[in-house]
Amino acid sequence: MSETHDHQSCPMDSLLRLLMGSWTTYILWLLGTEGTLRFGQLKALMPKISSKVLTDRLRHLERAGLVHRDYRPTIPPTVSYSLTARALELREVLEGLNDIALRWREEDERRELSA
Amino acid sequence: MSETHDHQSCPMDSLLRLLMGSWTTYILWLLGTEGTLRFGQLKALMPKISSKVLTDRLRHLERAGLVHRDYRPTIPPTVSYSLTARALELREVLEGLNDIALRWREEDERRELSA
DNA sequence: AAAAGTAGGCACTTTGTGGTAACTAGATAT
DNA sequence: ATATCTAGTTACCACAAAGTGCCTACTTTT
Repeated sequence: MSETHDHQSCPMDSLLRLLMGSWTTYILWLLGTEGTLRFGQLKALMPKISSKVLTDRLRHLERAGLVHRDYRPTIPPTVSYSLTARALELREVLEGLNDIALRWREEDERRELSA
Repeated sequence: MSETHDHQSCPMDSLLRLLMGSWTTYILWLLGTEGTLRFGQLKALMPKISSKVLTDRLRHLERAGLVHRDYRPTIPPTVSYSLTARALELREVLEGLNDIALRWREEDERRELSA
């Protein structure tokens, strides 16, 4: 699945590591379906997340180039987040992964019923 | 990317969570390229992994239906592992992810050089 | 004069995860 | 008698990630 077997420097591995942070795929999914969202809106959509973790996730996603941060120094400040082109590329792959996961779950459930 | 927004029960989330365990994708890649491998062979190919973690990863992969465990109660025991059909399905998606990761890294490097 | 509202920062605690080392079974080889 | 082999298990420690609570800036509203 890669030519680099060193699990430190495998680019897919670091991408997976990013996606795996809890909440991460959920954030991407929200920004994907709702469009641009402000920090507070995002937080309101995830009642159980803490500000700290949300900021952290957004910073990581920003550094990875998946999320764009728009900061306006109004008072109080206005910061909004949106997906980048890269995130849309990822989306296709993640949808593939999601399809597989859903199909497997279905298969498992059907197998359990017939048992 | 999913209809279930509850990050506890999202099947893609748990799949990602599984793949993220360190060594996991490497194990899948090894079994994919080398074919069936015994526990000791697998461990020899990953000099720095501990038995504990390797066993743990294999158990999780087995429960997720990605790896088949063949146990022969000889003395000493003979246990070998191989990929299941599901793992092969995953492979395509992961290759897509890997392609993206590699392309992005390339783009980034080129951009850094021209800067 | 005080409270509310935005987008966090900072310090602290808890939980999870990975890693280390020692130990097991039972037959075989020395 | 003892060391060796395989495929683990168990107890334990350390570090990183996640969660909690409190604090800030500046203006507008009450």
